[in-house]
Amino acid sequence: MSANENPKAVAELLWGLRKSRSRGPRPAFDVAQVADTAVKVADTEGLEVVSMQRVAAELGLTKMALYRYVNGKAELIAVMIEAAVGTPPDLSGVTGWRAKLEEYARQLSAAWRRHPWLTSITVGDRVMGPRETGWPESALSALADTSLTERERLDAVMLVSSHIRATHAAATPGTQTWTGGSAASIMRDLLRLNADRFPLLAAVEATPSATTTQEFGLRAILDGLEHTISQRGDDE
Amino acid sequence: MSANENPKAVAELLWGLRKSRSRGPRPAFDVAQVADTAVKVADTEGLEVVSMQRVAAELGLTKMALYRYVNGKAELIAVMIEAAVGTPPDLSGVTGWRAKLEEYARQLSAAWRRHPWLTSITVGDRVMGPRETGWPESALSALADTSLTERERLDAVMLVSSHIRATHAAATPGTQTWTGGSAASIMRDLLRLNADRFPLLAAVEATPSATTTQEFGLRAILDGLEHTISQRGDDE
DNA sequence: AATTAACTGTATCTCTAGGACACTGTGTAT
DNA sequence: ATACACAGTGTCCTAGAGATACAGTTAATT
Repeated sequence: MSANENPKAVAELLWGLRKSRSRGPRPAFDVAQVADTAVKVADTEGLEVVSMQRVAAELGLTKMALYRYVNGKAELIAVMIEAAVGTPPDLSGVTGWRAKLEEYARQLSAAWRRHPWLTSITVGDRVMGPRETGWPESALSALADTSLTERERLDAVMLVSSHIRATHAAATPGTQTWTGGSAASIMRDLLRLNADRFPLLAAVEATPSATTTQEFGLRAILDGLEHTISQRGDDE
Repeated sequence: MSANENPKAVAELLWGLRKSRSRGPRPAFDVAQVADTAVKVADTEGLEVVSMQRVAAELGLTKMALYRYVNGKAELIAVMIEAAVGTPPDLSGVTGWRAKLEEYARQLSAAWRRHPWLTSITVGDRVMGPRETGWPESALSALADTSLTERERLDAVMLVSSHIRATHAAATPGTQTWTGGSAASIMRDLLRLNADRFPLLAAVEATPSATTTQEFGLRAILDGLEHTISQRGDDE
């Protein structure tokens, strides 16, 4: 019975469709302040410590008072995401779809970097808020003048976004296999011990890391898109 | 104090380094059976219902008896993953790095499809088991004869794997934004209502979906890799 | 102004899930 | 034969999500 998952209610909250109060006393805070507080806790102490109790205490409220602002943990998480993603980038100043997408990737990467915990909760069947929705909209604008179909543009946007997200998750200690965390060094040891079974992986792990993973992948993706786009442009 | 996160202990369990019993009565099951049971529960009723209690009951044990097999929830999850990923593909029968990677992607995609819940737990600082480790090893073998550096090969493998994972998450109801779940239809409605703020997204959403997302992205990635590889091969 | 209805915040209780610990019974090595 | 190691049980504790009833507050209605 945990995590009140009502997407309709979440949507109403995120998109500002909640009916406004008329009669009673005015609340001490608003949802935005609640969200910011929760984000601050997640940033400084990690997402695990974000509980109704904890966020309420941070605001000087009891746990149940927090339920006046968000209907449950799921809604709290939703407004946290919406607060943390930040405003989507304006790419109108950049020329060329490739440069635009690169700038988009840079900005998206910065957002993930600011709030590493985002990677672990922006998963699952989910309603996005208006700010978050602005991100793919922005990325689509980068491809507006290309020969790709609408569907392909969205696919391309998801491709780039997923890559940034994935490389970010992989680079964040406490997020994905090898690289930062305590599990990473254990994995390295295991590979060294089992180099006979996993020769290729063991060899790579022995190599000094270059941290160009994100650039390499982005370049490959953009090269691939360019291939399709230019080909498409040719046979017109 | 929940979720006993001890990566060293998890590694020992996954890689078969647990000291074997000498004297007492023999256990009714082994870890593999526990893992399979938990996987079955996750497959049929979802990951949410996988609890120590539930898995124990499924085996005809009390909750605490289960702790004789796995030291905690974290270890249970770890062995579930190792059981669910299946055996890594053997690509030696396929010729050409591109065809090999395509086959790898197909197999990986099938694994994600078999156990949709995998996407939501294979996140975070994590120790992989030997079977799971076999997957990137297999993918690396596909690129062994190319002109890429070792590091680039790993980057390429992660790029492909992340893409398959991401498209899979997006296509699974109960996993990621738009497409399957109940949140998806709400998002569509919101976009229709706010078509003025998000014209590009609204336009795409109005378009009939093609479900070629995964192929499109994979092709772009492979095209991009091919570009780098052939370029590299040329100036030798 | 008085009244009333709506609303904020509190206190208390319940439920679920993970996990600690002590204990019973059993079987194998010495 | 016996002692030790280990499987499984029962009981207790903790944390977190959430329901509900209530007290206090304030703005709209009369």
